[in-house]
Amino acid sequence: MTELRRAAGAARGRSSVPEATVARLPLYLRVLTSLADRAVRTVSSETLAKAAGMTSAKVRKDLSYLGSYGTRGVGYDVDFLLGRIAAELGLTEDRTVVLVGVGNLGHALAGYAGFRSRGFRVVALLDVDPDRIGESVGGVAVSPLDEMEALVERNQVTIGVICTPAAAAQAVCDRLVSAGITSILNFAPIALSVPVGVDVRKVDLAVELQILSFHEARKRSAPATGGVAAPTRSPGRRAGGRSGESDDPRLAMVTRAPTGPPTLGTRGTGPLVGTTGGTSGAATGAVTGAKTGGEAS
Amino acid sequence: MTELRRAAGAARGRSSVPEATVARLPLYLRVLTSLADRAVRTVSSETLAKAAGMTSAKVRKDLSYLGSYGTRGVGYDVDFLLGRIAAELGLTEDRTVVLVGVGNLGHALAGYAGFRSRGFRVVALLDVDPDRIGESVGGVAVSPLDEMEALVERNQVTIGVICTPAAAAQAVCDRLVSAGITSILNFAPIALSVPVGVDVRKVDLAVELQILSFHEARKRSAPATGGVAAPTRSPGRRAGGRSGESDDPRLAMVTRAPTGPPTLGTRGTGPLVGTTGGTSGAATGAVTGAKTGGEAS
DNA sequence: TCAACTTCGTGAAGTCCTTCACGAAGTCGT
DNA sequence: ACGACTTCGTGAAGGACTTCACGAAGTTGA
Repeated sequence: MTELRRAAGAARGRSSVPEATVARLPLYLRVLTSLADRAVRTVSSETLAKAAGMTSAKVRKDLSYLGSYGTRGVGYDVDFLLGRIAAELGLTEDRTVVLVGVGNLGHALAGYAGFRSRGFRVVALLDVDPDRIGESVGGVAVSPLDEMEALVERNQVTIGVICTPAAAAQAVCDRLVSAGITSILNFAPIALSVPVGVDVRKVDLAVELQILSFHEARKRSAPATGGVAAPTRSPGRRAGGRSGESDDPRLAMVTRAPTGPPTLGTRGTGPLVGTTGGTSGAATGAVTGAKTGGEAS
Repeated sequence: MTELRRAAGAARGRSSVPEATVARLPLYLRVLTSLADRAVRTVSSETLAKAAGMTSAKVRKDLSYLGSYGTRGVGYDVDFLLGRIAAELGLTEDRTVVLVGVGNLGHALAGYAGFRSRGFRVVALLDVDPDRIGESVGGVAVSPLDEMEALVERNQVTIGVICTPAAAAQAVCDRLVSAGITSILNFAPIALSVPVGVDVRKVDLAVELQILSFHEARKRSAPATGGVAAPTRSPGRRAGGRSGESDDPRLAMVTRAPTGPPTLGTRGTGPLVGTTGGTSGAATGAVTGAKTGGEAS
């Protein structure tokens, strides 16, 4: 299969760089930048690995996808590698970003220095709240959503960041795509559906905590999950009242879960339920590994 | 191998749930919560998959790791599954969190409703800046860093969120670990090194954009990377100046060894100019897939 | 009770990624 | 020059997920 793999890779023209590697390039870039700032000239895969918190073999493998730069017995030329990775990530031309939803999180992101320092320029902030229009964050004024199309075109923006509540996310997403955006970073807790050709990456802060919680759960309280409680297997009477209920530990974490008065904020209808929903997922491009770190302020 | 796989899994005692699956459980949880709110009683893997933006096969596989709940011909009981996943994620007991670094991003996170609504309670905000002490964010007052130990113990906190600048991150991390924290969510752009037993998850907003940039680069400007520019291959005269300096970069990165006043900035191949440097990681637990969404506000 | 359906559960095959291991290519000291 | 070292590059083996595919179990309607 190796034969096939390589063939496929080569056939894809340039870039046969695996996703996992792409997700790590920014990491190397950061370390290399730091080294360059200290006037360090060369770096070995071993050193680079330690600084990035990984293994040297992985570093070499990753870098090998970019070509065989690097000198045996010495290591890699910091400056050269830096430029090579930046080029690979398409950071040689400065990229513009439009951010929608200047609420709590959006506000913080708009002022986040890490974007600017790494080549991303937020050229527009959009929001529907009249009270926020005009407000300036990080030197950029908040504009009404209606100006999206004009701003995107005028600034040749290709990346959009969504920080709106979940209910508005899909609509905003659709509009961004129509306006010409082809890459989206989504902070809203909902799965966006987009046409092929558009990439979406999701970031959910609460999920990160939940994952930590999972591991936390099996550290402490070793036993814990003794017998999983009644699996409610066979039980036929499902129709009756809510079956599980009894062992319902999902508790508060969700806040209200009033099964009673249905209607509830019927609003969204969201994606679920009406199966037909819409463009199934799939199109969501790669998006797998996720890493990196913020840069408080 | 299958035999071995299973054996290994079983041997690990409870929980042989693969990391990739763990990373998706929060996603299912969110969808299920939404369904429960609408009084939906059962859901099929197909419907769940569409709502989560994935395939039904994956959903079934994932859920099968939790046990064989689910009724053929019908689907899964929403309430039961909800409780089962919450339990698996250890969300049955409410988890407390301490956040360090109430700057731009930290401030936003402290007020982030998504944490509260999903079972995480921020019980303490810490910062070194005297001006921020006392300020209240999301109902919690900012305390001086020195109170960390006391607050962590008093509230039985096990999860820490680091939103400090990269330079302070490792020190804060060490202190959190000493105080008893065993899970850390790191937003600082640096690889933290922690003792085994402590989990660290990293979130770097800029990296997400860089990954998008990578894909963006091969969409548009098809050709682009014409000839990669001089690989600097063969060039013998690398020695240039002090060779010694060049082949001992490893310490440099940790301690910094600003040997000459050289050109700095020259590297500029791109608009980047990052920051950071760091210590090894290794213990960083799994951490791979990343999903979910935020919840503006 | 039975036939027609739906939907789960899961071995097996297929992919992608990581780790191993070692030859090749350079550097360094004498 | 030459031997002793370093450190890269990479095939190959090993793992971890994902996707496929289909039998089993359960539901519904006549």
